[in-house]
Amino acid sequence: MKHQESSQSESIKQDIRDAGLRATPARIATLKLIQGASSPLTHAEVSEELQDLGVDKATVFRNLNDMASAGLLRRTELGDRVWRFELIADEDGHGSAHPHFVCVDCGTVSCMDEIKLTAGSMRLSQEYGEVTEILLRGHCNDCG
Amino acid sequence: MKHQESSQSESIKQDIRDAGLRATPARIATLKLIQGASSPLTHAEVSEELQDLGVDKATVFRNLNDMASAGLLRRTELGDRVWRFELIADEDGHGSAHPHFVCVDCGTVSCMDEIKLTAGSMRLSQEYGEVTEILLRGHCNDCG
DNA sequence: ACGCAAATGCAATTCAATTGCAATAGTTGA
DNA sequence: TCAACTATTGCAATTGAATTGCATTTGCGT
Repeated sequence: MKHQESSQSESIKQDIRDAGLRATPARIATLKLIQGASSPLTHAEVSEELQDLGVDKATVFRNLNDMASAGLLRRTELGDRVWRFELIADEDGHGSAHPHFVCVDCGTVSCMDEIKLTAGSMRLSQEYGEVTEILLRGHCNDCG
Repeated sequence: MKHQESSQSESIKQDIRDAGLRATPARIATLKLIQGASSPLTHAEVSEELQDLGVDKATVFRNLNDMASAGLLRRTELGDRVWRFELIADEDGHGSAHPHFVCVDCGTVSCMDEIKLTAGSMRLSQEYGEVTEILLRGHCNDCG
């Protein structure tokens, strides 16, 4: 039988290649990490994790940005001057923009997949323009 | 008739004092500038204007931030890692609990008093924490 | 007018992000 | 499979906005 390594790795590799990029260890590790995260990760967070693999932070930056440009990741800025990256989900369109909750105290970011505007608000918001992101700010439960 | 200097300056001075800050030339000039702007100004923009008055950029930064904390200005970050400041129109004096729409292209910020979350979302959002601000980002109609 | 906390100027610093360049490693085509 | 071409990486230096330390100046209440 064949090599049959982590099928997850194989699929990730293919995703990267499909995006027109080379499937390097640093990129694979980055995608795995982000894939397993429940909220957007900052460059610093990704970088720290990949430190063990000997990946330089400049490389992490470049990969994050490249993969965002290539359509694999979404790059957002939540108001604290730090870029955050999250996976753009595949088929089912589940990757569409969802609201984020940012704690103004500790900076924690959560994805609020279920939060919605009222139908009337959705219509009214069109009068302002094309909404691409919804952000809620406040104090998270941990910060009281 | 009385001294009748720029009544605008007088009112601005009072606004600053009412916010608990001293009405210094740098702050008055800053507020006047922002008051006359049609969209949020960056620190760099304000700073360049006040250069003539011999105001240091660090002072501009501190004033901008202090006045934002004091509730005179709104400080926003549009996704390009640069803070922008605009006047908070406080006529109606109502709470700041209304959503804002910010155009990521031109930086214009609009108040969306009518926009609401669904009842279910309001309840769900409580699970994250106390929401103090709702921000919608996107491309305004002028920017297409 | 006086006095003190607030505000300022200036220089140094932080911190995320970006870039230049030589070395290295995916990929593709033979 | 293997050489060759080019994307990618590591490392160091750099940018640029924002922040801070500290001595000096100034607003403004008494």
